[in-house]
Amino acid sequence: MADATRIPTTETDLPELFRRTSKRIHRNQMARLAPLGLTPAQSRALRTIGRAPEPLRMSALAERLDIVPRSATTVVDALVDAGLVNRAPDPANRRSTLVTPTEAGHRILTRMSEARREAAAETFAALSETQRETLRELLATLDAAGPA
Amino acid sequence: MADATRIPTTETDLPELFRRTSKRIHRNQMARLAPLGLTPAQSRALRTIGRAPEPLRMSALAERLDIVPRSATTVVDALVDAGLVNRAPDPANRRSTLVTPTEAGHRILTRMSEARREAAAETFAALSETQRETLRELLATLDAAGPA
DNA sequence: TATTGTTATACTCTATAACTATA
DNA sequence: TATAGTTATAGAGTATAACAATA
Repeated sequence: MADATRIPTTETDLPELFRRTSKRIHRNQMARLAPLGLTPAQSRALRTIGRAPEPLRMSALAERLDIVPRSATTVVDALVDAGLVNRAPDPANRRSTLVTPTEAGHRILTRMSEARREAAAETFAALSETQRETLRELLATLDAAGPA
Repeated sequence: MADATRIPTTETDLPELFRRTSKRIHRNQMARLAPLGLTPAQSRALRTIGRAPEPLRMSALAERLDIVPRSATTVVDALVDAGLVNRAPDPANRRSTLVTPTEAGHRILTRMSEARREAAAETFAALSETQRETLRELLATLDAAGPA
């Protein structure tokens, strides 16, 4: 370890590499979703809501997005204001709120997937399909391992 | 730091997997750096400043952190307020500002590396060293490919 | 006139805490 | 009393635009 003054040209720090890639993903999604009037977080929420087989409770949405319930309120507020989802009290338990996509919400979901797919293709263009698959597996392993 | 009772995913969407991991990294760093009075962004900036062989100009710092100069000002403000770095006009070009770690800054850098290392070990514990190396290579490839 | 960094401002995203309304 | 969601608030992180000082 003699060469203490050497500055690595390339970053090898895993957390730092993650941060850089995440930032690029975020910027790319931001740019591609802006024409739809959506932010990445709103797009994620709408996607989660649209993908659920049944109306989602706010708490269930928060869980799936890995955010606290209060944060889900902010995101859903924006989607409601944009006319993309509806909020309705759960008839079975009036404390709960059920969220469902509106007609406009369903329509935008298609264009959204398009935008997300394009953004991803662009961001990961430097990797082959095999490499992307390896990456997916590694990240899925991490994700499955839970917090920490 | 909220553990919103994370739900593991069968998510195969690369951007989404990235977001989840990044979030975990961020939360872990947040928790481990808080005792030092640092946020992750401040820690990164201090690390970059401390690692440079010569005093960094603000613009150079911003470039390496991949943020705009205005954002570098905010981060450095915090580090100056904490007494960890000094700002001084570049004698060779008085428009430029040079940033260097203080004595306290140097001292905290050691503890910081420790905290960062622990956080990373914890976050990536689910992967073998071989897998981590593969991950590093894939991310480095993406990073080298530049924006987009 | 071009550059370097700053002041001023705003927005995304997420958090904690206290309150409201149900149950 | 416990639960679900909200109002109120805060703070990290980053951005654009206008401006001052220096070159």
